[in-house]
Amino acid sequence: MPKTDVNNAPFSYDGLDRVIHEKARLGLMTSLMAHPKGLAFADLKQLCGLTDGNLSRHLQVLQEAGLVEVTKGYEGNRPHTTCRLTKAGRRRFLDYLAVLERLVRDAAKAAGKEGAAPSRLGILPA
Amino acid sequence: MPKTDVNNAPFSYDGLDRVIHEKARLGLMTSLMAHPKGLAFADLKQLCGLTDGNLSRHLQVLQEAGLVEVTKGYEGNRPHTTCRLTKAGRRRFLDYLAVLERLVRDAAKAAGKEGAAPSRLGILPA
DNA sequence: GTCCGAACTTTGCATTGCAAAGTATAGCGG
DNA sequence: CCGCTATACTTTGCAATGCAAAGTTCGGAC
Repeated sequence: MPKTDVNNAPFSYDGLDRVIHEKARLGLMTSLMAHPKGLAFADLKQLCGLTDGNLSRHLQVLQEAGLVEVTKGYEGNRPHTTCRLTKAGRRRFLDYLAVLERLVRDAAKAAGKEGAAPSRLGILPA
Repeated sequence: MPKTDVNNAPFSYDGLDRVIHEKARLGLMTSLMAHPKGLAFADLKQLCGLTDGNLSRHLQVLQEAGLVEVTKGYEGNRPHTTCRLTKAGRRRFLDYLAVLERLVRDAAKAAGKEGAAPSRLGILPA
């Protein structure tokens, strides 16, 4: 059990996995979620607007955490790296998203509470 | 303009403000959003499940970024620190949330795309 | 007057994100 | 054949930062 009881700390959001909760990695996970067949290094770089170095590093982190599977092979004769979400990666990302969604909902509710701009956020529409 | 054109990098999410995008600080911002009248140091500590040291540090960061207003005073004769969101803080948090919401929506859509668990996430219900 | 606890702040360390430089190979111009 | 640029990554170095442990200050309780 977490050191700080969740009942007493409703805003601790300790389900926010450190490995996933990172700007760049969030983009990567989302990209990979949208492309379950896998994506090439260059594609990810483009999609997430990352430099080669950063992408390499973040992929390494995700791989070591077992969230993505990185396959280094050759396309013709040039190196070609492909990445896919692992089963665990997908599951953990969904867990993460559930927490994130709760956060957005909490904040949106709080934002709505006090007059002013009632629905700056499109969430919770219906 | 950002170095990487957003058109070419749909998953860069570069609207995710570094100062806000941090587990602990996210909790703080959400707490403060829910309590526009302000919260005491001890309250925040409890709500977010933070240690004294971490709370102090994060509040300092948020204050220096102009997102929260920290008022150090005395309640009776003991020190008493109160925190409120600034106008800019509220605005920037809402901006942040909008991006976050887009991310959750992107990911949820991607998750739904390929059979399996169709609505693990409660978002996009209707 | 000393012990304890509340309410913070400061310090130190170990992690980590990021960018610049490095490696390797393919393809092309001359 | 010999550079030269481009592609496809990896490695390195540094500066920032989150976190916990220790420090500080002050107010009662005893």
